[in-house]
Amino acid sequence: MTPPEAPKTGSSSQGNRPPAVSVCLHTSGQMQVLAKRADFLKAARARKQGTSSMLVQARKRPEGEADGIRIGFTCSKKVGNAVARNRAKRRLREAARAVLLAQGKPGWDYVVIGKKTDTIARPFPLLVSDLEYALRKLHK
RNA sequence: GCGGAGGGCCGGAUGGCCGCGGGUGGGGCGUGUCCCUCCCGAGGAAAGUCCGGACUCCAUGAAGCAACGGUGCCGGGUAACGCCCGGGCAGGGAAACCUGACGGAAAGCGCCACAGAAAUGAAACCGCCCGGUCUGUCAAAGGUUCGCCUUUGGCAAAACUAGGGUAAGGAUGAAACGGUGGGGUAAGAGCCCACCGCGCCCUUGGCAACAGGGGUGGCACGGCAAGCCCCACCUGGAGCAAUGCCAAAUAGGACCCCCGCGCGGGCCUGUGUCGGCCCUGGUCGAUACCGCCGCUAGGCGCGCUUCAGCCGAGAGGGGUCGGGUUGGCAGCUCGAGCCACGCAGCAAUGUGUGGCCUAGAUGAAUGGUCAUCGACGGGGGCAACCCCAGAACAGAAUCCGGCUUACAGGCCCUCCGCGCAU
Repeated sequence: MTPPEAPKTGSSSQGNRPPAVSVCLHTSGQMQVLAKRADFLKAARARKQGTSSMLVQARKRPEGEADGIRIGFTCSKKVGNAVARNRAKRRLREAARAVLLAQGKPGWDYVVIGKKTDTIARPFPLLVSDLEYALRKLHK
């Protein structure tokens, strides 16, 4: 199973870009996993909101495509080595678990993208408030 | 105590709350989901993917040959290795110890820059020595016009030399057809001698690499094989996205080319035709077709050949275009496994007994947060101590054995040298 490529950026000069590391939640029926590359690409073309510690993409799905909240995470090699990417995605997942179950809207796809240093270094309460802020802006 | 060498081990700790992946057992019902309980859940390198294997397919096995590639002192270990252990040799170090692409240069080809007289056929060149010519001088003899002249022999030095001897010396270089010393000679030279080096022979020790001793040769063998090469040994390719199964969808693929479609073989329950016999249909025979069996041509291996094996008159080989390539399960973690003790061995390792089960994910779990303790570090203070900060390299993806690379800090053992004390 090939993970998706990291987002193309202007500074991508290295030849073999490592795949991004992502994680999905398997919580109770309310939240589901984003597992298809196509779903990530659709979310990338929808609304987005950046904060100092993350970038959040959100998309309201058409009727009948799927039920409930769906979420996926992306941390490209730009975040760091494998240990740094794992740590970043885990912190993002914990923040999403705290926020999204209460404030996420059914019928929407969310993709949370980690950033280079702040996703790991930012204190956890601020990480949570960043996600809450992004969701408020996206739901308008 | 200080400095150094070798080896082994560890890789932040405890607890609360909230979570994640897998599994055992139990329960609820909507029968494939939910809930509860308990258990397990990253590394010494999980890394680089550089070697060696297991396993799977290509492709059914064996033998031989060839090609490509690899390895390279000797012995041992191992499933195997380019790994490990022990030994030898060479180099380095005061020592402990470290380092080593370490087979062959009298099979052949090639190369040896710069410098140098010359870079491997050994000779040319400079130089050295002898001889010759010429000059000077001394002695003897002869002649004399008493000034000298001639001849012979000796000595000396300069110049010239179309002759001979020589390889000791010649500023170089990584390397110069052995080194040092002595004898010898016209000058020299293994020409001769002693020691060292080298080759060969014998012998002692050792499984061997090799080492010791003796004799002998008279020096004949320059370096590079990490340039080609020779020799010995090993060696098929692709990889778990291998591979197998299930389900769904789509196609139920199309077209073309090559080779072949053979046997007066056999059987028959069939069908048709012909003929004989009994007579509205049976029976017997012949023949054609279908079917089955057999034989053969032929076909089936990454390069080739042979043998065996399999398929076989439709099986095989090849090409072009089109479609599809999603989900689940297996592979998937019990294995050259881990721990303890004993035995054999210098060791690598082997073996016996007992005990243990120790991740199995797949947009990919193994975490988040808080508290306490905390190595190294930074700041202050004479000091006790106080304050700040809070852990290196790094994340399993089929599994093992190695190698290599990265790494904060700490612990243990052995050894070498120096200093102090006894």
